[in-house]
Amino acid sequence: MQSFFKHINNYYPLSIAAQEALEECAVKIEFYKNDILLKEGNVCRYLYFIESGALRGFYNLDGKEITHWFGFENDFVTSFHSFITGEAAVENIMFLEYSVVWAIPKEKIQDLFDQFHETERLVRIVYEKYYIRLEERFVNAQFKTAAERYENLLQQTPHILTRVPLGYIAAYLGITPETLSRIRSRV
Amino acid sequence: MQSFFKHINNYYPLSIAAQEALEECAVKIEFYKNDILLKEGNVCRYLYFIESGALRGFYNLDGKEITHWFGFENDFVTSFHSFITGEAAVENIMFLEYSVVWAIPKEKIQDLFDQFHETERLVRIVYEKYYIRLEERFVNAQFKTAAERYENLLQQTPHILTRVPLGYIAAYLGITPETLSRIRSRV
DNA sequence: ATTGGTATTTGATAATTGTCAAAAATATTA
DNA sequence: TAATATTTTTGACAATTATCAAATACCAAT
Repeated sequence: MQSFFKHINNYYPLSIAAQEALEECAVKIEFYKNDILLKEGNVCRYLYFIESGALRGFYNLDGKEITHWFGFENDFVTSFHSFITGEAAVENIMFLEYSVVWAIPKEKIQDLFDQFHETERLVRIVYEKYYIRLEERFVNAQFKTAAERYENLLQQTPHILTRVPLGYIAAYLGITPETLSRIRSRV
Repeated sequence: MQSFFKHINNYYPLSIAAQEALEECAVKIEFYKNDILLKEGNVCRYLYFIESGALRGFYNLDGKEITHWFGFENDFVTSFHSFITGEAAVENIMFLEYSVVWAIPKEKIQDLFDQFHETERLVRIVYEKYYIRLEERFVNAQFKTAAERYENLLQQTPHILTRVPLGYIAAYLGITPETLSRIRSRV
């Protein structure tokens, strides 16, 4: 559990009581490469915290898997739309390597919010960070060229390159593997 | 104030006490077309709620104004990155028409959160809705063609088309005005 | 209504990125 | 290690979108 709380304290430090209550709700699970965390069509009822490992979110389009995000250690992940709305997920989540995650059920989170104001504050702050991240990705996607997006990735999140096959990264950047290969060859 | 609370109750209903406290913090301001709500380089210290009217967020790139979002009545708006981090905003916010907005200072919001747990819940829920919206825009920007993005706009937010000049809409869709004009001509 | 300014459309051309096919490189399994 | 499958690269060509320039339409102010 250590890494979990150590990381959480970077967002907003919880009281011992709240930490214990959170610990009660969270279940630690191991996964192996290519294991499925969520399958499209199912409702995502958990918020996950990645203690170690890596995974990707993808959806199917014309028979192709379009990877649109990655998660690594110390990330919170879920199929956000499904988790919030309770509707079926349109995406899949699959592990890229052996990983250890903490799963926290949605109802338990609601209980935590009711019992410990501070846990809701923590989540509010986490949302703020993730919103800013997404905003930046949106601006990149809409207003930058493929080469600029790749450069950005090199600068800001180079660890993605070392741990993820290029094909997934191409989709993540919104380009084809061929185009990514050409961008790389002329740098 | 009515429209404000009526709308807020759609997210999460506040107690009378919390509503009154919120009312204490919020200042109603009128603006006219082309008035500036925020100038790049300044820190955005307010969360705004648009009671009536419309505005746009844009940044300058190579001498051009790139409009990347709009706000209309019943929207919460702010320069999110600046508001959250306290850093200088990279974007401008300008009114598209006569508008009435409520401004809530960031410190007051923090006080509200401390005094009324329910106000922080309200904001947490608002964040969820806005995150989902942004996620959808991101997927559109990255994985859909210009024509598909325009079609999507027609279907989902046609009011934008009737109230905003095409040039701004083109930037919002991530294309040039010429391309938008051609897409429209062949529908 | 007329004038001047701005927004939108249209045309010609260029740049970027995608598609399809095949070769080369890399990883996986027997 | 060899054999097979998968991933990445390379090439030729096509589609999409951008750029630049000019014409037309629209709007606001006189």
